[in-house]
Amino acid sequence: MGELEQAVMNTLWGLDDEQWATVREVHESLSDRRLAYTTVMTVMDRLARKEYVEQQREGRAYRYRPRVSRADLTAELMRETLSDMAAEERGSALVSFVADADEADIAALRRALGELA
Amino acid sequence: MGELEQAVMNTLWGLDDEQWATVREVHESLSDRRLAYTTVMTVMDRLARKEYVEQQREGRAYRYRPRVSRADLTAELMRETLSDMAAEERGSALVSFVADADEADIAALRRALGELA
DNA sequence: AAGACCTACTACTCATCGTAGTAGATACTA
DNA sequence: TAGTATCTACTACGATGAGTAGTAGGTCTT
Repeated sequence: MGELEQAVMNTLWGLDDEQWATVREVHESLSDRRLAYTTVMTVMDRLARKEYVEQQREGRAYRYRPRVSRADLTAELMRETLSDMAAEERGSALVSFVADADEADIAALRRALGELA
Repeated sequence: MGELEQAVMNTLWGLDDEQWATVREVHESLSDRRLAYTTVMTVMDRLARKEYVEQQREGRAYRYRPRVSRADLTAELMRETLSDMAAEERGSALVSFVADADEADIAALRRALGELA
């Protein structure tokens, strides 16, 4: 995922649940970048093709909303990375992951594992 | 990391510790792909530039070896993915990660966390 | 010296991504 | 109703990364 694509996703993830944003709204939220309106549109269109966002027609315009939460996407990307490895080595990768994770992440992991059992 | 790059890394990761491979050896190990010798050389050179592998001159030739273990690289990529998120949200990403991880990975995680404490 | 082997350099192609213009449809407005 | 604003659709261009590989020129072995 490119830089701008990421920025657009961040904007969309910033919406309240059930909110859909227009291109114009996202464009405005990125106004510090001085992008052309069509640039943002193109990016959002590509995100829709990749199914990272969902678009819904509203009159002449579209409204957009993320299809997956940031947390879920992150988790999915992490799992994807992990699954590129041979099964026998995944354990060591996780050990290495944990070994260098920071305190807060460790705590979060423990909590997450706790919730499972 | 591209597909071929990954394949080359896999070959290098398959070496015994302290072993260094030549381009020729890697080329042969990928012989089912029918690649030109120079193709493999180019890829390995790029991997060296990216510092995924280390090269050592041996006479006219180079010998290559991975700079990081597959497990460490995987862990690093996972942490990188995670670190694109704001700290407050990383917890949810980890919850989501754990929620969809398979049994073996969960067990490995518990073990890794256990080793810490 | 001839042939094998190896690197260095160069190059072509394709996909992705940042970036944006133009055209054409629709809607609002004076 | 004619003009203006607003949107999407389509197209495009440059940069970068990656797959692929050819050529040139050095070195080593017969």
